[in-house]
Amino acid sequence: MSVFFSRSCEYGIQAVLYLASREPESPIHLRDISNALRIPHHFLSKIMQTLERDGVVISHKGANGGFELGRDAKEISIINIVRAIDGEAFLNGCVLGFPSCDDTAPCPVHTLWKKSKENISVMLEKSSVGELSAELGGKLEFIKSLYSHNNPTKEINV
Amino acid sequence: MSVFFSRSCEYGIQAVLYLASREPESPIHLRDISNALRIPHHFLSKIMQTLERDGVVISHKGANGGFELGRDAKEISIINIVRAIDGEAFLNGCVLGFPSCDDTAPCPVHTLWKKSKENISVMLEKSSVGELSAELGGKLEFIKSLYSHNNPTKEINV
DNA sequence: ATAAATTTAGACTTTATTGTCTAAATCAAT
DNA sequence: ATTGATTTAGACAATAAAGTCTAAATTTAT
Repeated sequence: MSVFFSRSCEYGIQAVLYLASREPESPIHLRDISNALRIPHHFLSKIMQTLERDGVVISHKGANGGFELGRDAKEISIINIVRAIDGEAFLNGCVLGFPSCDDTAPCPVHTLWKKSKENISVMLEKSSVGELSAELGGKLEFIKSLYSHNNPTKEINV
Repeated sequence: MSVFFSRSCEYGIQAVLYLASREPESPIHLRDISNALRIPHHFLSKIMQTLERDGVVISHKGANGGFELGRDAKEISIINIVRAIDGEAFLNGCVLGFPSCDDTAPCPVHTLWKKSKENISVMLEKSSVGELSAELGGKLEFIKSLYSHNNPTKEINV
C-alpha cells in the first residue's frame, strides 16, 4: 500500500484517471475499469458509489450503464478524490502522533513536516485529472503500460 | 493515526525522542516512557524490542533495568527508527499504487511525488534525534506540553 | 412485458494492525 | 539464596481495512 493513501483511495484515484483517459467515451462499465486496473469488482463498486455521492463521478444504472466524470476533467483534482474517500483528516494531525502538536507547541519535526505537506498539497490540488492524463500523451496507454510487466493478458475478477 | 507512519512507528519515534530528551539519565524504565507518552505498556514493549534488535536502543533487564539510546543521539535519525519498525518499503512504490510505476513508465503524479519524497527524506535523514530534541530547548518539556491539554495528571497503563 | 446487462445494497469473510493479559526470564540489592 | 523490579515472550482479543459473495433494483433493448 502507498505510504499515503488507503487502498480504497488509491483505487479511486486510479479509476478517475482511467475515466479521464478514456474521454470522451462514456459511460464506462465498472467491469471495464476493474479489469483494466486489476481492482476487485465489488470493492471498486463501493468506492465508485462514494465518489458518486460526492459528485466526482456520475453513475448510470441498468443496461448500457456505467460511470462518467461528474464534471469537466479540468475541474477535478486528486484532492477531491482523496477528500471523498479518505476524508479531511489525511493531512491534519501531527506526523509523529502527538495529539496537541501545533504551531504553538510543535513536535520536533513540525516545521519540516509543514514544508513537506505544502509540497504534497500542491501535488494534490494544483493538477487536474484532465491535465494529468493529458500530460501522459493522453488516452489510456500509460495505464496499460503500468500493468504490462505483471499479467500481460489475463483478465481477472470476472 | 499519521498519514505516514504506522502507529507502532509513531510510538517508536516518540519513545526514542523521549530517551534523547532525558539524556544523560539512563536507563529509563519502560513504564516511565509509556506513562509519559500514554502508550500501552506491553505494546511499547514489543516496539522497543524491535528497536533493540536494530541497535537503536539498548535494553537492560531486571531491577534497575530500562532502556537507553543505542548510540550517540547525534547518530540516530528518524529514518533509522522508521526502517526498523515500518521497514524499507515506506518510501518506495507508487503513491497511486500502480505496480510498475517508475521513471521509465511514470504514473501521472510520479514526478510531483518524487519531489515530495525528497523533502520527506531530508526530514527523516538529515536531523538526528539529538538535534531535534535539543532544538526544542532541550529536556522533555516539549513532550510534556504536547499532552498537557488532555490528561494533566492522570497516569495510565498501570 | 420480458430479458439481459448493469449498478446498488448488504451480509459475510479474511487479513493486518493495535491492544491486552498472564507468565517466564533476568538482574540488582539485600 | 531470596526478594522485588524489570524486560521478554507469547497467546489472545478487539478493531479496522480489504476483499468476496449473493441478491435486489434499475434501465435499455427487444
